[in-house]
Amino acid sequence: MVDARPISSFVDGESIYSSGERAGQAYRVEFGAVRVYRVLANGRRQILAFHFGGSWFGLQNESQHRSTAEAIGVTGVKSINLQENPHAWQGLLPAVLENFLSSQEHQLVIGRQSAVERVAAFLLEMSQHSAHSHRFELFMPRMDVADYLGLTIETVSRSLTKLKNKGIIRLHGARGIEIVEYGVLQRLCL
Amino acid sequence: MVDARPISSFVDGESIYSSGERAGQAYRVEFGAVRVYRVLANGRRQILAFHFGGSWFGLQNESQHRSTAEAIGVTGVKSINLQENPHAWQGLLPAVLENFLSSQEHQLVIGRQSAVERVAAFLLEMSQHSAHSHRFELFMPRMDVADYLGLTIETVSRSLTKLKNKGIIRLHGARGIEIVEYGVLQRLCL
DNA sequence: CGACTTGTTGATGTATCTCAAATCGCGTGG
DNA sequence: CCACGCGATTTGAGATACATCAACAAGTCG
Repeated sequence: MVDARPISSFVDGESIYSSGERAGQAYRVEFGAVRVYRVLANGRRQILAFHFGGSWFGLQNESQHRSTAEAIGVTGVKSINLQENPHAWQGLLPAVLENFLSSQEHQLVIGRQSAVERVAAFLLEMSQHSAHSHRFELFMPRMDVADYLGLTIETVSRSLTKLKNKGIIRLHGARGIEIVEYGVLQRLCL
Repeated sequence: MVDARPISSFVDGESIYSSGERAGQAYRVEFGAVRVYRVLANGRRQILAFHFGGSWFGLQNESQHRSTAEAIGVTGVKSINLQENPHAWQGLLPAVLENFLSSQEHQLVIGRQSAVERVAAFLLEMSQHSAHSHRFELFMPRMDVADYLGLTIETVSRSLTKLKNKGIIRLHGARGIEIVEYGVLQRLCL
Protein backbone atom coordinates (compact mmCIF):
# COMPACT_ATOMS: atom_id res chain seq x y z
CA MET A 1 0.00 0.00 0.00
CA VAL A 2 1.05 3.52 -0.64
CA ASP A 3 0.34 4.74 2.82
CA ALA A 4 2.42 2.03 4.42
CA ARG A 5 5.52 3.30 2.63
CA PRO A 6 7.78 5.70 4.43
CA ILE A 7 8.21 9.28 3.38
CA SER A 8 11.49 10.05 1.65
CA SER A 9 12.75 13.52 2.42
CA PHE A 10 14.63 15.76 0.01
CA VAL A 11 16.41 19.05 0.50
CA ASP A 12 16.04 22.05 -1.80
CA GLY A 13 17.23 21.28 -5.31
CA GLU A 14 17.76 17.59 -4.67
CA SER A 15 16.59 15.41 -7.53
CA ILE A 16 13.93 12.76 -6.95
CA TYR A 17 14.54 11.20 -10.34
CA SER A 18 16.60 12.29 -13.30
CA SER A 19 16.28 12.20 -17.04
CA GLY A 20 17.71 8.97 -18.41
CA GLU A 21 17.30 7.05 -15.17
CA ARG A 22 15.43 3.79 -15.10
CA ALA A 23 11.75 4.45 -14.34
CA GLY A 24 9.12 2.31 -12.65
CA GLN A 25 7.93 4.29 -9.66
CA ALA A 26 5.03 6.59 -9.04
CA TYR A 27 5.56 9.47 -6.62
CA ARG A 28 3.29 11.57 -4.48
CA VAL A 29 4.14 14.84 -2.78
CA GLU A 30 3.49 14.68 0.97
CA PHE A 31 4.81 18.11 1.89
CA GLY A 32 6.84 20.76 0.14
CA ALA A 33 6.84 21.04 -3.64
CA VAL A 34 8.38 19.50 -6.74
CA ARG A 35 9.34 20.81 -10.18
CA VAL A 36 9.40 18.48 -13.16
CA TYR A 37 11.41 19.72 -16.13
CA ARG A 38 13.25 18.85 -19.29
CA VAL A 39 16.35 20.46 -20.70
CA LEU A 40 17.04 20.91 -24.40
CA ALA A 41 20.51 20.30 -25.82
CA ASN A 42 21.31 24.02 -25.95
CA GLY A 43 20.58 24.40 -22.24
CA ARG A 44 17.09 25.82 -22.51
CA ARG A 45 14.90 24.44 -19.75
CA GLN A 46 11.15 23.95 -19.69
CA ILE A 47 9.44 23.23 -16.42
CA LEU A 48 6.54 20.96 -17.32
CA ALA A 49 4.75 21.13 -13.99
CA PHE A 50 4.91 22.08 -10.34
CA HIS A 51 3.48 19.60 -7.88
CA PHE A 52 2.23 20.30 -4.38
CA GLY A 53 0.89 18.25 -1.48
CA GLY A 54 -1.24 15.30 -2.55
CA SER A 55 -0.24 15.50 -6.20
CA TRP A 56 1.16 12.49 -8.07
CA PHE A 57 4.05 12.84 -10.48
CA GLY A 58 6.51 10.74 -12.46
CA LEU A 59 3.62 8.78 -13.97
CA GLN A 60 4.71 7.18 -17.20
CA ASN A 61 4.94 3.95 -19.10
CA GLU A 62 8.41 3.98 -20.52
CA SER A 63 11.49 2.34 -19.12
CA GLN A 64 13.44 5.57 -18.82
CA HIS A 65 12.58 8.98 -17.45
CA ARG A 66 12.58 11.78 -19.98
CA SER A 67 12.25 14.46 -17.35
CA THR A 68 13.88 15.35 -14.07
CA ALA A 69 12.03 15.93 -10.79
CA GLU A 70 13.56 18.10 -8.09
CA ALA A 71 12.48 19.15 -4.64
CA ILE A 72 11.68 22.82 -4.11
CA GLY A 73 12.58 23.47 -0.50
CA VAL A 74 12.45 20.62 1.99
CA THR A 75 10.05 18.13 0.48
CA GLY A 76 8.58 14.79 1.46
CA VAL A 77 7.64 12.20 -1.15
CA LYS A 78 6.09 8.75 -1.02
CA SER A 79 6.56 6.35 -3.89
CA ILE A 80 5.08 3.10 -5.18
CA ASN A 81 7.07 0.58 -7.09
CA LEU A 82 4.91 -0.12 -10.13
CA GLN A 83 6.97 -3.12 -11.15
CA GLU A 84 6.07 -4.90 -7.95
CA ASN A 85 2.52 -3.56 -7.84
CA PRO A 86 1.31 -3.37 -11.42
CA HIS A 87 -2.28 -3.33 -10.21
CA ALA A 88 -1.56 -0.02 -8.50
CA TRP A 89 -1.93 1.67 -11.90
CA GLN A 90 -5.69 1.32 -11.58
CA GLY A 91 -5.92 3.74 -8.71
CA LEU A 92 -3.59 6.13 -10.48
CA LEU A 93 -5.79 6.75 -13.49
CA PRO A 94 -7.44 9.85 -11.98
CA ALA A 95 -3.98 11.19 -11.17
CA VAL A 96 -2.78 10.66 -14.74
CA LEU A 97 -5.88 12.36 -16.08
CA GLU A 98 -5.31 15.27 -13.73
CA ASN A 99 -1.70 15.61 -14.86
CA PHE A 100 -2.82 15.44 -18.46
CA LEU A 101 -5.44 18.12 -17.94
CA SER A 102 -2.93 20.42 -16.25
CA SER A 103 -0.54 19.90 -19.10
CA GLN A 104 -3.20 20.91 -21.62
CA GLU A 105 -4.16 23.98 -19.62
CA HIS A 106 -0.54 24.95 -19.62
CA GLN A 107 -0.24 24.45 -23.38
CA LEU A 108 -2.90 27.10 -23.76
CA VAL A 109 -1.02 29.49 -21.52
CA ILE A 110 2.37 29.18 -23.17
CA GLY A 111 1.00 28.84 -26.68
CA ARG A 112 -1.37 31.76 -26.89
CA GLN A 113 -0.96 34.19 -24.01
CA SER A 114 1.14 37.30 -23.60
CA ALA A 115 3.75 37.67 -20.87
CA VAL A 116 1.43 39.50 -18.46
CA GLU A 117 -1.35 37.02 -19.09
CA ARG A 118 0.98 34.09 -18.41
CA VAL A 119 2.13 35.59 -15.15
CA ALA A 120 -1.47 36.32 -14.16
CA ALA A 121 -2.42 32.71 -14.91
CA PHE A 122 0.54 31.53 -12.90
CA LEU A 123 -0.39 33.61 -9.87
CA LEU A 124 -3.94 32.28 -9.96
CA GLU A 125 -2.65 28.73 -10.24
CA MET A 126 -0.35 29.22 -7.26
CA SER A 127 -3.06 30.92 -5.26
CA GLN A 128 -5.23 27.84 -5.62
CA HIS A 129 -2.53 25.73 -4.00
CA SER A 130 -2.22 28.03 -1.03
CA ALA A 131 -4.11 28.16 2.20
CA HIS A 132 -4.99 31.82 1.73
CA SER A 133 -5.76 32.36 -1.91
CA HIS A 134 -5.29 36.13 -1.83
CA ARG A 135 -2.06 36.21 0.12
CA PHE A 136 0.70 33.66 -0.24
CA GLU A 137 4.40 33.03 -0.75
CA LEU A 138 5.89 31.66 -3.93
CA PHE A 139 8.00 28.60 -3.21
CA MET A 140 10.22 28.98 -6.24
CA PRO A 141 12.68 31.56 -7.57
CA ARG A 142 11.97 33.70 -10.63
CA MET A 143 14.04 31.42 -12.79
CA ASP A 144 11.57 28.61 -12.17
CA VAL A 145 8.63 30.83 -12.94
CA ALA A 146 10.31 31.93 -16.16
CA ASP A 147 11.12 28.39 -17.24
CA TYR A 148 7.58 27.30 -16.45
CA LEU A 149 6.00 30.10 -18.46
CA GLY A 150 8.44 30.09 -21.36
CA LEU A 151 9.74 33.58 -20.54
CA THR A 152 12.91 35.16 -19.16
CA ILE A 153 13.28 36.18 -15.53
CA GLU A 154 13.38 39.82 -16.62
CA THR A 155 10.07 39.55 -18.41
CA VAL A 156 8.51 37.80 -15.42
CA SER A 157 9.76 40.56 -13.17
CA ARG A 158 8.49 43.30 -15.48
CA SER A 159 5.10 41.61 -15.76
CA LEU A 160 4.79 41.45 -11.98
CA THR A 161 5.70 45.13 -11.82
CA LYS A 162 3.01 45.94 -14.37
CA LEU A 163 0.39 44.06 -12.37
CA LYS A 164 1.58 45.85 -9.25
CA ASN A 165 1.44 49.29 -10.91
CA LYS A 166 -2.11 48.60 -12.06
CA GLY A 167 -3.03 47.86 -8.44
CA ILE A 168 -4.05 44.30 -9.23
CA ILE A 169 -1.45 42.74 -6.94
CA ARG A 170 0.92 43.81 -4.17
CA LEU A 171 4.42 42.41 -3.72
CA HIS A 172 5.76 41.63 -0.24
CA GLY A 173 9.45 40.98 -0.53
CA ALA A 174 10.73 38.83 -3.36
CA ARG A 175 8.30 35.96 -2.88
CA GLY A 176 5.24 37.34 -1.16
CA ILE A 177 2.20 37.87 -3.37
CA GLU A 178 -1.03 39.59 -2.44
CA ILE A 179 -3.84 39.51 -4.94
CA VAL A 180 -5.86 42.70 -4.56
CA GLU A 181 -8.16 42.44 -7.56
CA TYR A 182 -8.86 38.76 -7.92
CA GLY A 183 -11.55 39.24 -10.54
CA VAL A 184 -9.40 41.48 -12.70
CA LEU A 185 -6.61 38.92 -12.58
CA GLN A 186 -9.00 36.18 -13.67
CA ARG A 187 -10.33 38.23 -16.53
CA LEU A 188 -6.77 38.76 -17.75
CA CYS A 189 -6.37 35.06 -18.42
CA LEU A 190 -9.32 34.59 -20.74
CA MET B 1 -16.55 -4.02 -26.88
CA VAL B 2 -14.94 -1.25 -28.79
CA ASP B 3 -14.50 -3.18 -31.94
CA ALA B 4 -18.11 -4.19 -32.08
CA ARG B 5 -19.13 -0.55 -32.29
CA PRO B 6 -19.80 0.96 -35.67
CA ILE B 7 -17.59 3.62 -37.18
CA SER B 8 -19.07 7.11 -37.17
CA SER B 9 -18.02 9.12 -40.18
CA PHE B 10 -17.37 12.85 -40.21
CA VAL B 11 -16.73 15.29 -43.03
CA ASP B 12 -13.99 17.91 -43.03
CA GLY B 13 -14.46 20.41 -40.23
CA GLU B 14 -17.35 18.56 -38.61
CA SER B 15 -17.14 18.51 -34.84
CA ILE B 16 -16.98 15.20 -32.98
CA TYR B 17 -17.54 16.87 -29.65
CA SER B 18 -17.62 20.50 -28.61
CA SER B 19 -16.47 22.53 -25.65
CA GLY B 20 -19.21 22.66 -23.02
CA GLU B 21 -20.94 19.51 -24.19
CA ARG B 22 -21.63 16.71 -21.78
CA ALA B 23 -18.71 14.26 -21.81
CA GLY B 24 -18.56 10.53 -21.10
CA GLN B 25 -17.22 8.95 -24.25
CA ALA B 26 -13.79 7.88 -25.36
CA TYR B 27 -12.98 8.13 -29.06
CA ARG B 28 -10.53 6.43 -31.37
CA VAL B 29 -9.55 7.54 -34.86
CA GLU B 30 -10.12 4.76 -37.41
CA PHE B 31 -9.17 6.70 -40.52
CA GLY B 32 -8.55 10.33 -41.34
CA ALA B 33 -7.41 12.78 -38.67
CA VAL B 34 -8.72 14.88 -35.79
CA ARG B 35 -7.73 18.19 -34.26
CA VAL B 36 -8.47 18.91 -30.60
CA TYR B 37 -8.42 22.58 -29.66
CA ARG B 38 -9.50 25.23 -27.20
CA VAL B 39 -10.42 28.82 -27.92
CA LEU B 40 -9.71 31.71 -25.58
CA ALA B 41 -12.26 34.43 -25.03
CA ASN B 42 -10.49 36.83 -27.38
CA GLY B 43 -10.67 34.35 -30.23
CA ARG B 44 -7.13 33.00 -30.00
CA ARG B 45 -7.10 29.28 -30.68
CA GLN B 46 -4.67 26.66 -29.46
CA ILE B 47 -4.69 23.24 -31.05
CA LEU B 48 -3.75 20.85 -28.25
CA ALA B 49 -3.19 17.80 -30.40
CA PHE B 50 -3.63 16.14 -33.75
CA HIS B 51 -4.78 12.54 -33.74
CA PHE B 52 -4.33 9.96 -36.48
CA GLY B 53 -5.36 6.37 -37.07
CA GLY B 54 -5.36 4.26 -33.91
CA SER B 55 -5.04 7.19 -31.56
CA TRP B 56 -7.47 7.73 -28.68
CA PHE B 57 -8.78 11.17 -27.84
CA GLY B 58 -11.40 12.88 -25.70
CA LEU B 59 -10.12 11.04 -22.63
CA GLN B 60 -11.10 12.91 -19.51
CA ASN B 61 -12.80 12.63 -16.18
CA GLU B 62 -14.97 15.68 -16.02
CA SER B 63 -18.62 15.97 -16.87
CA GLN B 64 -18.11 18.58 -19.56
CA HIS B 65 -15.68 18.86 -22.44
CA ARG B 66 -13.26 21.77 -22.23
CA SER B 67 -12.02 21.28 -25.76
CA THR B 68 -13.50 20.75 -29.18
CA ALA B 69 -12.61 17.88 -31.51
CA GLU B 70 -13.06 18.26 -35.26
CA ALA B 71 -12.49 16.01 -38.23
CA ILE B 72 -9.72 16.96 -40.65
CA GLY B 73 -10.89 15.65 -43.98
CA VAL B 74 -13.24 12.66 -44.08
CA THR B 75 -12.66 10.87 -40.83
CA GLY B 76 -13.92 7.72 -39.15
CA VAL B 77 -14.20 7.45 -35.38
CA LYS B 78 -15.25 4.71 -32.99
CA SER B 79 -16.38 5.58 -29.49
CA ILE B 80 -16.99 3.85 -26.18
CA ASN B 81 -19.55 5.02 -23.70
CA LEU B 82 -17.64 5.20 -20.45
CA GLN B 83 -20.78 5.67 -18.39
CA GLU B 84 -22.07 2.29 -19.48
CA ASN B 85 -18.64 0.65 -19.45
CA PRO B 86 -16.73 2.14 -16.55
CA HIS B 87 -14.37 -0.83 -16.57
CA ALA B 88 -13.24 0.21 -20.05
CA TRP B 89 -11.05 2.85 -18.42
CA GLN B 90 -8.58 0.14 -17.48
CA GLY B 91 -7.64 -0.58 -21.05
CA LEU B 92 -7.38 3.12 -21.78
CA LEU B 93 -4.60 3.86 -19.32
CA PRO B 94 -1.84 3.42 -21.92
CA ALA B 95 -3.73 5.76 -24.23
CA VAL B 96 -4.04 8.41 -21.53
CA LEU B 97 -0.33 8.10 -20.76
CA GLU B 98 0.46 8.47 -24.43
CA ASN B 99 -1.70 11.58 -24.73
CA PHE B 100 -0.05 12.97 -21.63
CA LEU B 101 3.43 12.32 -22.98
CA SER B 102 2.59 14.00 -26.29
CA SER B 103 1.24 16.97 -24.43
CA GLN B 104 4.46 17.32 -22.47
CA GLU B 105 6.59 17.01 -25.60
CA HIS B 106 4.54 19.76 -27.11
CA GLN B 107 4.97 21.97 -24.06
CA LEU B 108 8.68 21.83 -24.70
CA VAL B 109 8.23 22.82 -28.33
CA ILE B 110 5.96 25.79 -27.77
CA GLY B 111 7.66 26.89 -24.56
CA ARG B 112 11.28 26.95 -25.56
CA GLN B 113 11.78 26.64 -29.32
CA SER B 114 12.08 29.25 -32.05
CA ALA B 115 9.70 29.41 -35.00
CA VAL B 116 11.93 27.39 -37.33
CA GLU B 117 12.58 24.82 -34.63
CA ARG B 118 8.86 24.46 -33.96
CA VAL B 119 8.12 23.91 -37.63
CA ALA B 120 10.97 21.41 -37.87
CA ALA B 121 9.61 19.51 -34.87
CA PHE B 122 6.16 19.57 -36.43
CA LEU B 123 7.39 18.15 -39.72
CA LEU B 124 9.19 15.33 -37.93
CA GLU B 125 6.08 14.59 -35.90
CA MET B 126 3.93 14.45 -39.03
CA SER B 127 6.49 12.35 -40.87
CA GLN B 128 6.23 9.72 -38.16
CA HIS B 129 2.51 9.39 -38.79
CA SER B 130 2.98 8.90 -42.52
CA ALA B 131 3.66 5.79 -44.52
CA HIS B 132 6.73 7.31 -46.15
CA SER B 133 8.53 9.31 -43.55
CA HIS B 134 10.55 11.39 -46.01
CA ARG B 135 7.72 12.27 -48.39
CA PHE B 136 4.17 12.96 -47.27
CA GLU B 137 1.20 15.30 -47.47
CA LEU B 138 0.03 17.52 -44.63
CA PHE B 139 -3.63 16.90 -43.86
CA MET B 140 -4.24 20.31 -42.38
CA PRO B 141 -4.10 23.92 -43.58
CA ARG B 142 -1.45 26.38 -42.42
CA MET B 143 -3.85 27.89 -39.94
CA ASP B 144 -3.96 24.60 -38.05
CA VAL B 145 -0.20 24.31 -38.07
CA ALA B 146 0.07 27.86 -36.76
CA ASP B 147 -2.48 27.30 -34.00
CA TYR B 148 -0.76 24.08 -33.02
CA LEU B 149 2.68 25.69 -32.81
CA GLY B 150 1.61 28.97 -31.24
CA LEU B 151 2.63 30.99 -34.32
CA THR B 152 0.92 32.89 -37.13
CA ILE B 153 0.37 31.42 -40.57
CA GLU B 154 2.84 33.90 -42.01
CA THR B 155 5.59 32.79 -39.65
CA VAL B 156 4.87 29.14 -40.42
CA SER B 157 5.11 29.91 -44.11
CA ARG B 158 8.35 31.83 -43.71
CA SER B 159 9.85 29.07 -41.60
CA LEU B 160 9.03 26.50 -44.27
CA THR B 161 10.64 28.75 -46.84
CA LYS B 162 13.77 29.03 -44.73
CA LEU B 163 14.01 25.24 -44.40
CA LYS B 164 13.47 24.96 -48.14
CA ASN B 165 16.16 27.54 -48.94
CA LYS B 166 18.62 25.68 -46.72
CA GLY B 167 17.94 22.56 -48.74
CA ILE B 168 16.62 20.67 -45.73
CA ILE B 169 13.16 20.13 -47.19
CA ARG B 170 11.39 20.45 -50.54
CA LEU B 171 7.83 21.68 -50.94
CA HIS B 172 5.47 20.02 -53.42
CA GLY B 173 2.44 22.21 -53.76
CA ALA B 174 0.84 23.67 -50.69
CA ARG B 175 0.69 20.46 -48.65
CA GLY B 176 3.38 18.17 -50.00
CA ILE B 177 6.53 17.88 -47.85
CA GLU B 178 9.73 16.12 -48.77
CA ILE B 179 12.39 15.84 -46.10
CA VAL B 180 15.76 15.90 -47.82
CA GLU B 181 18.06 16.17 -44.81
CA TYR B 182 16.36 14.17 -42.12
CA GLY B 183 19.30 14.30 -39.75
CA VAL B 184 19.68 18.06 -40.05
CA LEU B 185 16.01 18.48 -39.30
CA GLN B 186 16.30 16.32 -36.19
CA ARG B 187 19.30 18.23 -34.95
CA LEU B 188 17.32 21.47 -35.28
CA CYS B 189 14.87 20.32 -32.62
CA LEU B 190 17.34 19.63 -29.85
C1' DC C 1 -11.19 29.34 -67.80
C1' DG C 2 -12.42 32.68 -64.09
C1' DA C 3 -13.83 33.14 -58.88
C1' DC C 4 -12.46 31.93 -54.52
C1' DT C 5 -9.73 30.02 -51.10
C1' DT C 6 -5.15 29.11 -49.35
C1' DG C 7 -0.54 30.18 -49.12
C1' DT C 8 3.57 33.31 -49.87
C1' DT C 9 6.16 37.46 -49.73
C1' DG C 10 7.13 42.29 -48.31
C1' DA C 11 7.24 46.35 -45.13
C1' DT C 12 6.64 47.90 -40.73
C1' DG C 13 5.48 47.61 -35.70
C1' DT C 14 6.03 45.73 -31.22
C1' DA C 15 6.56 42.41 -27.45
C1' DT C 16 10.00 39.98 -25.62
C1' DC C 17 14.97 38.87 -25.28
C1' DT C 18 19.63 40.19 -24.31
C1' DC C 19 23.12 42.53 -22.05
C1' DA C 20 24.31 45.55 -18.33
C1' DA C 21 23.85 47.88 -14.03
C1' DA C 22 21.49 49.10 -9.87
C1' DT C 23 18.87 47.62 -5.93
C1' DC C 24 16.79 44.56 -2.79
C1' DG C 25 16.58 41.04 0.63
C1' DC C 26 18.41 37.97 3.60
C1' DG C 27 21.81 35.39 6.32
C1' DT C 28 26.15 36.03 8.87
C1' DG C 29 29.09 37.82 12.09
C1' DG C 30 30.78 41.60 14.56
C1' DC D 1 20.98 45.27 16.69
C1' DC D 2 23.29 46.79 12.87
C1' DA D 3 26.91 46.48 9.09
C1' DC D 4 28.48 43.56 5.54
C1' DG D 5 28.34 40.52 1.52
C1' DC D 6 26.25 37.87 -1.89
C1' DG D 7 22.72 35.91 -4.56
C1' DA D 8 18.11 37.17 -6.23
C1' DT D 9 15.36 40.51 -8.26
C1' DT D 10 14.40 44.71 -10.56
C1' DT D 11 15.21 48.26 -13.86
C1' DG D 12 17.17 50.33 -18.09
C1' DA D 13 18.74 50.54 -23.06
C1' DG D 14 19.17 48.42 -27.20
C1' DA D 15 18.63 44.30 -30.42
C1' DT D 16 15.68 40.88 -32.53
C1' DA D 17 12.26 37.53 -33.58
C1' DC D 18 7.75 37.30 -34.44
C1' DA D 19 3.20 39.65 -35.33
C1' DT D 20 0.56 42.60 -38.05
C1' DC D 21 -1.10 44.69 -42.13
C1' DA D 22 -1.18 44.60 -47.01
C1' DA D 23 -0.42 42.93 -51.56
C1' DC D 24 0.52 39.21 -54.51
C1' DA D 25 0.71 34.31 -56.23
C1' DA D 26 -0.72 29.77 -56.39
C1' DG D 27 -3.68 26.29 -55.97
C1' DT D 28 -8.65 24.47 -56.22
C1' DC D 29 -13.14 23.88 -57.90
C1' DG D 30 -17.12 25.02 -60.27
